[in-house]
Amino acid sequence: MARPKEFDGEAALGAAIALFSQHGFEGTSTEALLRAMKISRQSLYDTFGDKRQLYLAALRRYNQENVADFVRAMMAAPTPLTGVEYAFMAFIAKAVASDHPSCLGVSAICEFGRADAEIASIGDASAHTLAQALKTQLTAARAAGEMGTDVDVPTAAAFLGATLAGLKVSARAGADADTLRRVARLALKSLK
Amino acid sequence: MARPKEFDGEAALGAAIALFSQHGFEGTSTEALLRAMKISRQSLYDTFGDKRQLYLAALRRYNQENVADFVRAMMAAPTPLTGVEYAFMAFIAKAVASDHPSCLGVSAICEFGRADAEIASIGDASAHTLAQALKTQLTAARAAGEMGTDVDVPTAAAFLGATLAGLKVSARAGADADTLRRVARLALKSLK
DNA sequence: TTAATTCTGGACAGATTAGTCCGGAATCAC
DNA sequence: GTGATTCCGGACTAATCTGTCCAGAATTAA
Repeated sequence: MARPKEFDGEAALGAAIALFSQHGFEGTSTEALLRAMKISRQSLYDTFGDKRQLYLAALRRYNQENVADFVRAMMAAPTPLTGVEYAFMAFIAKAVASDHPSCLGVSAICEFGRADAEIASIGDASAHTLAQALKTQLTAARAAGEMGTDVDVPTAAAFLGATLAGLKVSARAGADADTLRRVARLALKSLK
Repeated sequence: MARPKEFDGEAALGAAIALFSQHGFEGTSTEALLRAMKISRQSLYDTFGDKRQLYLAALRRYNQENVADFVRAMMAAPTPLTGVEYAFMAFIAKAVASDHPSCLGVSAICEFGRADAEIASIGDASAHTLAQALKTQLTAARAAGEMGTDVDVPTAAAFLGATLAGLKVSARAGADADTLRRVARLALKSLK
């Protein structure tokens, strides 16, 4: 029949994620994308449609993986509340390992706010998934007696989401690992 | 001698701040700036240099005012720790009053990270000013017995800065005022 | 071999970008 | 009035942007 696709679409998308999260949508040119993704112009348009659709695909995959990583780390710990702490520490370790920490999800929120409905809904979806996982975990933490009964679970979930965003911004601004870890531990103190 | 400047440079800069914080540096065209600032092309280049210098001026003024507002609200309260709470509530009230909440400081961090030294140093300066004010306030809070003696002041200051950033991202993502207030109050709980 | 498909590289168009320049009107001090 | 300066609007350049298109080579199955 025909010649099959040669390049790895997922790897190319990963390169696009890296570029978009460093420079934003408007700050990333198609030319730069072609170089980073190591595909030709035609391949990009054939495979992903256009720059916007590529951005949407990148944002979707990044957000899904990001939330999945967090939840996976959270589940792996021995108790619910230590799971939350583990997840934060794993996130910080990953962020600091990168020489230029950045989050495409936060970048998209900052660049577009709620002005672009499609982009906003992608962010909403992953925020909702994360919030649900956190609420489940916090409910379990309360049942296990790890958490104060005076703490409202939905509020705590929203607080942890905001804390995560705050840590991402701090990391991108140049905060060192120790500071980030201390900040995260102090945040968790409010749940006890 | 000569005809004096007619337009209000500070007001024009305010319009530039609004536009840059909504769309970022790359997402804001000079054409859009001219319309919003209500000045002619020549006036913009004569007065501000170029687009980048205008952005730097906007970022400087925004960050200074932002920190000054926070510190002013913090000082106005009856006790140190309630001052921190007042400052957060005042910030939330202002953010929610805007139909499209945004922070140019956070936007600059997300768009440029530490890739642009001049932009990064502007962010560093205001972060340092805010941190110093917070440390002073928290030290006073500890002395007044409002805060637990086990809380490390520099860590708490970094935590409050990260919380502020997290609230800004949450507000831009569409969080309602009640959620933001509950999150802020929960954050402050960790200091007691 | 042939047909179908994907690849690369480059050319290309049309729009938009940042920044410069000019002409003429307006406003001030002298 | 005169000169100096600032205003505006628009023309303008040169570069860059996104997206389309084409030619030719490569790779697969029938």
